[in-house]
Amino acid sequence: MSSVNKGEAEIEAAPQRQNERLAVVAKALSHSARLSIVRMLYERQSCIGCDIVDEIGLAQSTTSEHLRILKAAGIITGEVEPPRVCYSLDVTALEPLIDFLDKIANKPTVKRRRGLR
Amino acid sequence: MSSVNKGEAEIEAAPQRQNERLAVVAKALSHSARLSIVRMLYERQSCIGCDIVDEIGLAQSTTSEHLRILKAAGIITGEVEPPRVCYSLDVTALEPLIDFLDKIANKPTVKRRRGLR
DNA sequence: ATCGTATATCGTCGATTAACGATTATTAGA
DNA sequence: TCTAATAATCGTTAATCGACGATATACGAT
Repeated sequence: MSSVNKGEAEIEAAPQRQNERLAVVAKALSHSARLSIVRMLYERQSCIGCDIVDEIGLAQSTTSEHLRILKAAGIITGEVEPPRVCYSLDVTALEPLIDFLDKIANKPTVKRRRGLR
Repeated sequence: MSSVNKGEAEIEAAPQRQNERLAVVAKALSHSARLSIVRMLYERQSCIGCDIVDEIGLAQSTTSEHLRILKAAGIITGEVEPPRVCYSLDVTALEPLIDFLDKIANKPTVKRRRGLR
């Protein structure tokens, strides 16, 4: 198993693992309450949990669960300022998904191809 | 209720409806088998259903269900060529999500801001 | 030391999802 | 007309999700 010549299985598995990572991020974004949270954190640049609870309009425990899912996907971070937690976006977690979608939609992010269309 | 002056509730509801539409697309992309299908359709530009079944490695009925979900989200279209169906990507369905993510990640698609970083 | 605030966690419930095999169209070709 | 190929649908099962209230935790302030 040299590092130069990867086995076929390994080559096949690579996009699969990538798909799984992308799926985690997409799943975190697949609920409107979580999208509301992301929007909120985008508009104000950071936000205290209880404000999110108020704005989302779900129970505190439910909102906390949504925050947990977003945190698990790396999309937000929470800095504890007892007894509060100050949440903010970490957009680096979105980049693999953005790159994937840009590629699929034929819109390279970095260099736009000339002569397209 | 003039059309000039929207009620507050209506203004509030607009992003909510938008969130729900984005959530549908994100949910369709939140499973690695469905991402595999999207990747496949990106690499070859279109594809017959049974080829997808072979490559995905799930049961025909399961794969069919994943295709249905992608179709429901508008991400793929299926042209029937009995007894086959030829699937292809429709990237326009991805654009609202791409625009949203670009905005969130502070990377405007059209004009890149200068002096960033 | 107690109280109040903000969060996280637990347990529970119903709804939804993912997977499968079996069955049912649908149509081209023998 | 019969058969083979392909896809969709149905019924079932196990797992996961989303929501809630109740409870636990952590800490500042009184």
